[in-house]
Amino acid sequence: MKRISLKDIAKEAGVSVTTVSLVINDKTEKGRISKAVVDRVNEVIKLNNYQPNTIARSLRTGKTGTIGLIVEDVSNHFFASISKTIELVAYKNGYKVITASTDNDDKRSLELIEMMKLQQVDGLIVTPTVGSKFAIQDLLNQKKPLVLFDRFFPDVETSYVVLDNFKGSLDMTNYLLKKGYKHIAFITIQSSMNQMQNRLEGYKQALKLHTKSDKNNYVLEFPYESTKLEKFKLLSKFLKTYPKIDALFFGTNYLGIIGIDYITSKNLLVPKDYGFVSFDDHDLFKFLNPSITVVAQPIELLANEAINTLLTLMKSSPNELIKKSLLPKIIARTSE
Amino acid sequence: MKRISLKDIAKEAGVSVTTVSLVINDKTEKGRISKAVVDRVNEVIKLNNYQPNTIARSLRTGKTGTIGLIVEDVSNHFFASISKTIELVAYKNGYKVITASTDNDDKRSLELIEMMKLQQVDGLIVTPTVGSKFAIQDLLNQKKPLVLFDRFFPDVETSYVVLDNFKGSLDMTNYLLKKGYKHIAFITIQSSMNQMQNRLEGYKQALKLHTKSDKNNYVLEFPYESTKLEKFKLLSKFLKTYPKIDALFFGTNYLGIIGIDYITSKNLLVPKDYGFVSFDDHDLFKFLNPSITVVAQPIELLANEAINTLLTLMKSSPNELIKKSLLPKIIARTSE
DNA sequence: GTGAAAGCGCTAACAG
DNA sequence: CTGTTAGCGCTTTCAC
Repeated sequence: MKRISLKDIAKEAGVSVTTVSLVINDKTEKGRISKAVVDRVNEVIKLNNYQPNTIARSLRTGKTGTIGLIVEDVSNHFFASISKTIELVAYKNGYKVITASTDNDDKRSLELIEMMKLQQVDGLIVTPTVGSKFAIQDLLNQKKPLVLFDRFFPDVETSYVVLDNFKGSLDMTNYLLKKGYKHIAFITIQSSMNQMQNRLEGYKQALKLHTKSDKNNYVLEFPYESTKLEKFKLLSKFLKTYPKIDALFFGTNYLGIIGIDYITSKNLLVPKDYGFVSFDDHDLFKFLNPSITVVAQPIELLANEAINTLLTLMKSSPNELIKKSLLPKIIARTSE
Repeated sequence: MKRISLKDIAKEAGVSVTTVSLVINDKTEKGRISKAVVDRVNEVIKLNNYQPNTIARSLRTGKTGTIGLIVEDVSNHFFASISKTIELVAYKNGYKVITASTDNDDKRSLELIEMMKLQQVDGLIVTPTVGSKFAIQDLLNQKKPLVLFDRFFPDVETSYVVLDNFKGSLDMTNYLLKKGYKHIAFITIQSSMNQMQNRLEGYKQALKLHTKSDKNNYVLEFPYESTKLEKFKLLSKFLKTYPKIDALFFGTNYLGIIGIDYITSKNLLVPKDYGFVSFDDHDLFKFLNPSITVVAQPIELLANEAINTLLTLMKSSPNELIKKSLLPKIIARTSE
């Protein structure tokens, strides 16, 4: 039994395919199809439970009704929540979502962008990697609706939705300073992407303003590819080298988790030995003992802004540039 | 500037579209195209950076190269990890993945299955909800390659990949019994889906074998739609009603998290006041104090089995039924 | 008000 | 060994 097509409906309703097409696309005003015919056609459609073939339609219109979502890692809670909201809003607007993770790997990132282009997605939301700048530029040249998420390239003119990372770590560092910590370390991952850079800068800036000096900061940058063990060793060495350090500020929640692991394994006490805070919340941070103070991202809001920005771009203003930087929030708990 | 097509390549290479089509589909053996022509065509293709139009191809072949993944909730760590692995393996095999969450809502589940059908996915991996049985049956009748995941309908003949939930809670209950707990409570969510049923049954079975009676069990079932506050109240009342209870076994990790919240808020001590264990691991469970003992699912393995089963079904044996039940593992920590 | 027909880009049966 | 041609199912221009 073959699937039913436009032609079948037309035949059964005794009209042409054009008429049926106009009816299913609600263009009966323009073509001025008579109400009687519209009703008859609709009846036949319902009777046969007819559903237009999306693919044929896409071939003809050049629109696929799908959007591509490229994130760093869907299994990470932050991106998982983001992608859930984006999918939901997209579906409500008649779009399907194809999701993929780069794991911050440039090669994979380029492959995925290529794949999305091949798939002819109508628009893209991407969390770029450092090496994908050229591909992003390329997408722009091709007039593909695009919004960068979580980070962007300051020297490439794109729409984006990001967190104000600078303010996030500036605020958190000031918060620690106010709490009386004197020697705050910032523990981060090596990355030239601007979201991590901005977190680092916010930290430095707060210290600079507070101590009137550029030198009173303690920064540990893990190589991106380092294992947990290597990170432990680097952290150990770092803390031995700077025994004055009294607070640890982790640049992301997964670094925070590694930090907790380290603290636990060394039988250190928080906040007695070290004040302990992290960028990004995590659903169990509040249940730890002590619970972890964090600078949290407004996840739901970020996702909504991202998808709505893309929808706007796709619907009406493909050449417009929409740039949004949302405010983070410090959630004070008991780890400092 | 229009996108380049098969026809353009054919013209430029001075051959017919057939020849080009055969070349790009690597069917030059069968058609016995001369090596010279193959090389020339390939050169023109490379020169023009030509990429076949996926949509036209899909329209012609009836294959879209996409698979649908319907889970309960992608923002949940378990499903997020599953979906990441599935996407990765799918991409390696030339398939794109469209993901969606049902939130265990029947209506949404049906809509999503419908959407996937409309999108003409080549195959589906779905975590079904109770009310989607008929739609699943329907998919089967239409010969859509399908594998159910996490749970299945005992009375519908489908391929599936699930955890041996019965054994998981049987083992965990026995483990607690061996530890000396006498009155173990099982705290779960109301659900007629077989994965939750089996967890409950495993618990009951262990107690039955141990106490030679059907009656020594303490089961608390939260209504599916209940809020955290309502769950707190039910739990309070439950523990007051059965003061003998000395161990709490939570049926899923999100219930476990609520349990931790409850314990913390009531200033109760684990394992002094209650032994505390949960089904499903969570990445911070091991850092809590005490760390939580769990029965863990082999996430990576489950995902691999699911996608590979689907790939098998799609490639060669659409009518075969492949049923897999994987073994859980108890991870003993310090909460009991 | 409605219909005929072209064509989106590709594959595959058939012809030579 | 290679080319011609008929669609896949739909939208849209143009004609009546």
